[in-house]
Amino acid sequence: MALTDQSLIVGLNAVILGAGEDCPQVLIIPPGPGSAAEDALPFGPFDPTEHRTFEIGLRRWVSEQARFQLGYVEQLYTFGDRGREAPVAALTGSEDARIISVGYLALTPDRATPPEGGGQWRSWYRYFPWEDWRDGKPALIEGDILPRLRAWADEAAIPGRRAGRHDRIKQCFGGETGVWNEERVLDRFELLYEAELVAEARRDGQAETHNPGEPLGVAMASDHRRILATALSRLRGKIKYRPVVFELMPDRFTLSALQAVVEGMTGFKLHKQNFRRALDRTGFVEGTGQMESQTGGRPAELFRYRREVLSGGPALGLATPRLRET
Amino acid sequence: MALTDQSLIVGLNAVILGAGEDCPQVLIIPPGPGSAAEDALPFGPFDPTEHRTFEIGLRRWVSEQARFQLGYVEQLYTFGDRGREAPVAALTGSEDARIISVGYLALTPDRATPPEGGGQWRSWYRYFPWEDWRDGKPALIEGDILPRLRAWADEAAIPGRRAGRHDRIKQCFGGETGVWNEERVLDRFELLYEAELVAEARRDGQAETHNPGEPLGVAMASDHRRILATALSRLRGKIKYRPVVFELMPDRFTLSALQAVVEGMTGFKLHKQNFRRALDRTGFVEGTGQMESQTGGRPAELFRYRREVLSGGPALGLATPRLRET
DNA sequence: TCAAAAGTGTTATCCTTACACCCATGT
DNA sequence: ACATGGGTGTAAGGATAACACTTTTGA
Repeated sequence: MALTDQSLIVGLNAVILGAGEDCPQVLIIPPGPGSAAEDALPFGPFDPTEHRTFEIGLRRWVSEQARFQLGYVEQLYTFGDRGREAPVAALTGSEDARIISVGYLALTPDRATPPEGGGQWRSWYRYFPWEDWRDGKPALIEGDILPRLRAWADEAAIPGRRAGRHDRIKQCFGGETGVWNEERVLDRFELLYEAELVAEARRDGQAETHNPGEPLGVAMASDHRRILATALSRLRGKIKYRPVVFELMPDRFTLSALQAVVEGMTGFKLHKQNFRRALDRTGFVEGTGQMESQTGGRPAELFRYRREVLSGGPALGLATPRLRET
Repeated sequence: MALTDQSLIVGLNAVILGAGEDCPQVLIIPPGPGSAAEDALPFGPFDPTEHRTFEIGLRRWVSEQARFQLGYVEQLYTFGDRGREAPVAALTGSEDARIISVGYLALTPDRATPPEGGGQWRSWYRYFPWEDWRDGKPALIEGDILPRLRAWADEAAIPGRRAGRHDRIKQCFGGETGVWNEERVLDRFELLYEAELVAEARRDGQAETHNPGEPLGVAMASDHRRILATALSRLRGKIKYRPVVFELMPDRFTLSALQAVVEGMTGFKLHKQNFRRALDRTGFVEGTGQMESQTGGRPAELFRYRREVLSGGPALGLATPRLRET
């Protein structure tokens, strides 16, 4: 079994996230001159002669391009489907090679830094408006998404397939009775893609143009929105069993600010007191005597993350006590 | 920014797991003629011209080589560190290219199938004997691993580095007082690798030969043991929030058999009744009237997995109520 | 009749959820 | 004084952990 060179190119994609004032933010690079003006994730080639590991390569070009230091970094997923070439070719200038990209998730507390090199922070709900339930269930789910998805499901010729589609819709978006699982960001995006409710599907697709109407959310270049969806799914899951939020927080922060960031990530409001009780059972956080007075009300104590307590036991991560929908 | 071809080769590694009688089993391929007689994971090239996705490619060559159908499959991690070439070259015949491998985890209920093509089932604790706490804490942890790790930690020149190493040891193996987190399989393996307590470290290393004494566990080819450790970590975590165990079970099974498989995976004994109570709260499982009488004692009812109940809500996965160490 | 494994009842304790209320500051 | 957000007490209900005990088979 000889391995022959298949003209494979490996690229690295970075989903760089920061905590914005109100919404979590993702770093977007400026649209290139030749490509369509779609938002794109930072993307760089992996140069195997120069870099010993993916992560080293990633840190290098991110710091060069965006003049930006990454903190926490983890590998997300490796995307290798055919069908990526055309859109990626537009970004890179290559035409004929198969491109594989290794997606990375990076978290940074640098919310203020105006990223140099032309990058921009954008709310992640710009791309996934249906994921933000902080003010209750978004109206577009019942008003727009579900009707269109159901119509798509009914289109299926075989009854079994039809039922299967309806099932998936319920699993992803939870019918009237169903529950919402905030971690299924990727499943939902892929369902919307299949049903051609997002612009990327029409762009990539065989121009069958089912399902007319406004495409949902803002599209991204290539399959970047899928990569972003993978990142959100991962992060929403991980927050519950690893203390990752703190990678997004500045040195000192108020508990309300922390809660707001967690709410931004999970997409729903939390119960204040239960969140705090659970938080201090973990021992992750410690009050400094200092106060923050720019709160608009009573000054809040500033807390800091006790990095040293990664005591390896179980029950790491934060509770996310959901606040009942009113 | 032109992407040039860097002579990259992408391979696929499969960690194929089944539930053995007593221990979880991993599928190992027979040592090739030219290579050292080390255990190796199934490995195949990814042919981009032929296969549209990694997963399709993987299923294809696994079914060809091992005459074996995969069921559940998920991507694990992509390994691209330099230093992989030499050992992998021995497996493949290539000498000079940088090899990247995408690891996949696959689960199968086919415990009986004697894999054709020469593959063999091996207990995973063969490679990680310190991970099996089902009969209490393995003696080799206190007797062998910890003393040697501590000696390694004390070797460090800088005091800060020394303290750091001791911290990591505690995090991974939990000192006298510490707790054991069964999910940290990979962290523990990497620590042992750094301390040169596993054979791979000496094989790959710059021959500085610290830390004499028996290497721990059975070594594998290339970095396959690291890939396997990644798989165990993932699986031990995932079982708690997704119903993955059932992918390892036959159609009908007794609750004790199910419990035994979960115990094999997590590496510790469970509390019988609490396990069952939690299990039937989930509704994953349903009694068929049938009885299994080859139990050695009172016959047990056979249950089946209700695949249909993937209701998408939270609280999927199984509770793993630890049985107190006696 | 006894060993071995299946299967059940019950309790104390802890965590989760949900309620409502008080405190300190700026305007 | 009052709006705004910070910060707390407490009680009901459910999940967990730990007891020990009964039942049904094969040898």
